[in-house]
Amino acid sequence: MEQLPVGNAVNGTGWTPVDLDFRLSPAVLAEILDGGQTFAWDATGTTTYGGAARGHAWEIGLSADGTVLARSPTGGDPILLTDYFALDTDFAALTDALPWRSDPVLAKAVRQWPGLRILRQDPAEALLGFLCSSTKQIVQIKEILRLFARHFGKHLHGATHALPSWETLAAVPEDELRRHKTGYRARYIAAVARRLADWPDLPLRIRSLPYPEARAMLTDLPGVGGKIADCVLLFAGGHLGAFPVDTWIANVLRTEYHLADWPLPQLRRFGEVHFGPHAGLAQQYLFAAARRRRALRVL
DNA sequence: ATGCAGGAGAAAT
DNA sequence: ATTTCTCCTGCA
Repeated sequence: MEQLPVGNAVNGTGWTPVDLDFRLSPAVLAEILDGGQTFAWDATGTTTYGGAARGHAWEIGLSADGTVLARSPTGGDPILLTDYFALDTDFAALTDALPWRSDPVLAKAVRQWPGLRILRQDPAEALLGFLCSSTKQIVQIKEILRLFARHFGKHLHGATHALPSWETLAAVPEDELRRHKTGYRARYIAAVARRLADWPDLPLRIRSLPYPEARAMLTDLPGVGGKIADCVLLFAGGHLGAFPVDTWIANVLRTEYHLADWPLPQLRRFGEVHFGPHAGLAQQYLFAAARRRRALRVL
């Protein structure tokens, strides 16, 4: 269990609770903001984070009793973060509806990560982030996005910039995108930017379409396969049934669930069927638990 | 050092 | 309908 630092920045002025009933441990807040569903936040202390969301720069922190606090140097109203944190969604109830009673692996993960939730990110930003994510580690993805924001995005405050819009990216030559540590992903980014120039509302539309149609629309984009589509659908599209199968989840299913020689598409199908309509939330618990096991191994 | 890290797409079985 | 290869790059 982490110790709260005495006299940390969270005791300063200007902090507003994001929601009075919204309490988290430092570890769970870290998993939510810096565990791989978003790449927008950097730790600025043991319980404080800085970054951009919803067009504003923010500091997010945790009070001693676990209340999530926020303040914005650009004047953003913390009410904007109630939507970002999806506080209208009762994740405790959704978690209770998961099959943890008959699934000891899931039960243990749920026990270890109380309060874990799925953010409601901007679909256009999530698409860019996960398009950059293939065979990259979180720190590397964040570096690419930081370079994009710094060079092509709107300045918000200090060193914080917003991510560039797809319209802005469409005007950037591919070889210039490639100079920002994107590698072969530059071709996909340029192609998606060109495609979205004709369908600028595509990212937002995934929220109003049923899951299969929204997924088909995303996977039709160059460089977007099922895994990236499911990440965008889950973390920004409001489709909590989406079950992204990355190498972590594949390993969990193959070892803990004894599905050793199951191919990827079948693993995804298993996840959807076994975990049900909010399979994506189960995926997040299992992912956090797997990451924690690795972190403990490394120590 | 060589593999590999939260993949996708096309080619080759 | 699967499996293999290529695509960039930095970190272990």
